[in-house]
Amino acid sequence: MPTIYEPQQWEEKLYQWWESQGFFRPEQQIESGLADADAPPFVISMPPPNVTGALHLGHAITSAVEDMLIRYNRMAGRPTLWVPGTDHAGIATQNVVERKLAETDTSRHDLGRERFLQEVWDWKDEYHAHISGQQRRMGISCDWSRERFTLDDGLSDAVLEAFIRLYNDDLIYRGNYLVNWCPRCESAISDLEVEHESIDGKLYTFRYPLRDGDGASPPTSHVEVSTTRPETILGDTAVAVHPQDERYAHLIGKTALVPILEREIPVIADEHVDPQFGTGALKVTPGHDPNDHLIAQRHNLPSVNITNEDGSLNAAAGPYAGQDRFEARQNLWRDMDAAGLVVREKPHVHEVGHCQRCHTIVEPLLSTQWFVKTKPLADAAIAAVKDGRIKIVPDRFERSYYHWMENIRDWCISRQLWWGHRIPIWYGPDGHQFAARSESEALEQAIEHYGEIVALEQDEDVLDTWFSSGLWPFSTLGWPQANMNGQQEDSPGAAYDAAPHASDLARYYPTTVLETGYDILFFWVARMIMMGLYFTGKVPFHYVYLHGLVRAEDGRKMSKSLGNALDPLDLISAYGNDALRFTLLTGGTPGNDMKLSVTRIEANRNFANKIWNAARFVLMNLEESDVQLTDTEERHAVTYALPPQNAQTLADRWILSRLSALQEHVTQLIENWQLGEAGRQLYEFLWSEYCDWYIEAAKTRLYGGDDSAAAATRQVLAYTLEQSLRLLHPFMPYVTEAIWSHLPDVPARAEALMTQRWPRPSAPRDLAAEDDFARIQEIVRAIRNARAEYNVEPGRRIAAVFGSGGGTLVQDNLELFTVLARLDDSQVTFEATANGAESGPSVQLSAGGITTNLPLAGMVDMEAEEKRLQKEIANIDGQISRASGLLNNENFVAKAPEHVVQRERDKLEELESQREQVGASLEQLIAS
RNA sequence: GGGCGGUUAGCUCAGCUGGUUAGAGCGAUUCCCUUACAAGGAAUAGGCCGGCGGUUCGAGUCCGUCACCGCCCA
Repeated sequence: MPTIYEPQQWEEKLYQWWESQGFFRPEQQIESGLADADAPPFVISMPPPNVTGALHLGHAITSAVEDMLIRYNRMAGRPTLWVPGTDHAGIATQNVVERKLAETDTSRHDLGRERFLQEVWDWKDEYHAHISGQQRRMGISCDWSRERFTLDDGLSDAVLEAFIRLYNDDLIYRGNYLVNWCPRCESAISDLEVEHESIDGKLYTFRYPLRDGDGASPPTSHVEVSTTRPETILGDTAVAVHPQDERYAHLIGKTALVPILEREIPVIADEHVDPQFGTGALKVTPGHDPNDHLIAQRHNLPSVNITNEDGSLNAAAGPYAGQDRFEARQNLWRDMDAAGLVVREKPHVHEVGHCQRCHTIVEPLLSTQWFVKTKPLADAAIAAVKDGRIKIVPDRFERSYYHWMENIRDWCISRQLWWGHRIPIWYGPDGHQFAARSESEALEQAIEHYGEIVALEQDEDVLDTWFSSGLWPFSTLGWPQANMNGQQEDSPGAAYDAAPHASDLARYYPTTVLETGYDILFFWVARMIMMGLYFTGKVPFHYVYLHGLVRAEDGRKMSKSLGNALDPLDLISAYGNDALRFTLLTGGTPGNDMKLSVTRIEANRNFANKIWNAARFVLMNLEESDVQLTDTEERHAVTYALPPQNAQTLADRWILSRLSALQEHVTQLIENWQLGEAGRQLYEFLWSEYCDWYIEAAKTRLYGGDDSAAAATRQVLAYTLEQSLRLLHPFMPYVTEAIWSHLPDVPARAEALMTQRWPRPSAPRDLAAEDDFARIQEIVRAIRNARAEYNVEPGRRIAAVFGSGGGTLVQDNLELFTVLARLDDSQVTFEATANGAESGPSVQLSAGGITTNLPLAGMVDMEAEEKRLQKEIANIDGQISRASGLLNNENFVAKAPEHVVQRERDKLEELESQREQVGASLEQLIAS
């Protein structure tokens, strides 16, 4: 084994091997005996990345968390299925292909629908290979044989089924409503796809001319109105004032004239008007403002649409027809100024909606679109979380989930795109709608309806991408072809062959956990819950685990345009997959954003290397010796046998007890979704306990000349390493698998680390051993500290005199002290009294309940030593007064739990004895 | 306007249902290439846990309030 772990040497090779062995498939897990076929399966539907996108760190954290959960559950013996796939990402993908076409001055309209779609499919095929390659480099152990794509035949069939059922159940309708329109995408988008941003705009105030004056004396000929979007004046159909606003009471019922166009509109009274805002009089543009639209409904006002689909103005805008909306804004305002209608313009910050995809300012536009009636779906979705059938982690997100669901608005699902699932509606000559799975089916319906053959036209539009993603957890498992009982249903018009995994829906649905970023809680998670409940009658998953967003080191969002985006694949190349994923897993807490720090990735790369080297040490020592295996029948649980209790040293008992604690804690933490803390504990155990202490301690026995002691130590070393590799594997799959493959004998008896059984505690905690070893650590640290203070050469072995007080702890473990604290064992003595009375100046340490005397002849600075001891006494006294203060407090003794009180008593006792020891040392120092 | 999160060492962050002297990584300082590892080892320094008030025997942790930063919704 090389001295440095090189991830590049291993990752691709291991992944190919894992995949080729079928380890990612639940069938293999059951066949091999790792999983119990009757155990409840553990299932994750992977959030499908955009098929033409590149993977970013959001995907990396998703992969890290999900793969960790999958690997853990697989090892725990549950049939484990992770369904991968990609999303066709309607707008995003169409945009990309259109941009490419634009390079050759071609538009999709030049090509026509069919040829354009062929272009996109080609593009998709090319990128799909790319993205699934990237996913493999992320090391995800998903079942590729079940990979799906939102536009493949089966999933398209699911979309048809879902649409038609909702349509027949009156939960989908078509109508002319004010929608969010993106003039660049030339499509409607849903409310969620609009991002509101503060804009430094202007508030324009102008005079709205009145046809007959205002009738007051002296008469005025206008009313002042403010707006942030002057061009919408051209679509005004009223001026509104508050009914109680005395300033304007006399105007109600009068007629105003739209500037430039001179169109007559009424002045109306409406409660909605805020008298405090602007001038208190409001222009009403029902065709281009949602609030105005509501006012118009109340007053039966007409709506005027002044814009085209590309954002330019139409004929209704009179002289401004053909101009872009922002150009028209300037021109109209200039013309109004010339006409003497302008009062003022001043800076004004306001919220403006932008298209999530292309960041164009969204235009509210009256348009005929398809909608899902969401209220009934939302009610069921709320109930599922309220009654605990679905748990959201962290649970604070349940609040915003409820808030959103309770205020949900109908969902605009039609998009004026070509790339996507075409709406399965055909129109008859009179516009009658036929919802059907195919044109022939629509025709049958039409014949029945009209009594004759008629020409049908299919709706031009496609569905919102999230409509198909909303079906993902069950459509990927075979719905609707496979019903819940695992039987094939006749599905007319479906050529798709669901047979390979026909029973998946019955076996693996509902899925276990849906893991994703909190930013798509509403977009995706909420919709899957609504759709899942509606179509399957079951929750789509039992848990929702939401991770935070990965941000750049400066806390800003990573984005291509800011140039601060780190490519996860670059990071993997530079530091290794394990380092990146361990950083993502341990770098934060669920639901909270994480600033990704490269130094942390480096540190975790070092961690991988540390384990690698610890393993090298162990293997080097195992090489020429036979190691004993456990004689278990269970091939997934074969490991190294432990020496009998009476052959175990204190260090052995200590590390084994710590391993039991680790196993217990890590399991508990994972089950409680505290993945980060679990990872940190593994890090701490392996580095600080196993490497820093146990391996160092083991050296004394390995090289001590006692063969049976060395053999026993080798068993413990190997056992602890092997078991902790299992525990670490879900967090760092590659380095653990690489090391494991080098272990003697065990790999030959099993398949791979990734299919080994998750460890169970081998022995109960040995608290006495933990306590004793902790005292040894304390003493060793105290000696090392003194050595450093007094600049003792690192290699020099020194004398020590140990006092009594610790029983035979030091005598029994003398070899540990000589190695760990670099003592000269020929110069170690034990004194019967608490204080070793060594002649000459010496350093007196009080640690671990024992006085240790270091006769550092010629090196001790008496004055400094006195100061040090006094400082230590002050420290101990502080602690004594704190503890005795507590114990003297009746309330504390009466109300605190017994074990807490007892702990304080023990502590006080120990402190007092330590105080005595240090005090004696000080006296002795002064006396000498 | 409503809701949520954050504020802990110089920097980046842990700290689970309240209970040892608040931890880690990086950085800093001193020393060490000691045959697992210099991507390493040993040691040290560094924190009135954002402010104020409260509950409690006991608060980084619970409650209230304020400040600043960020996000979501309207």
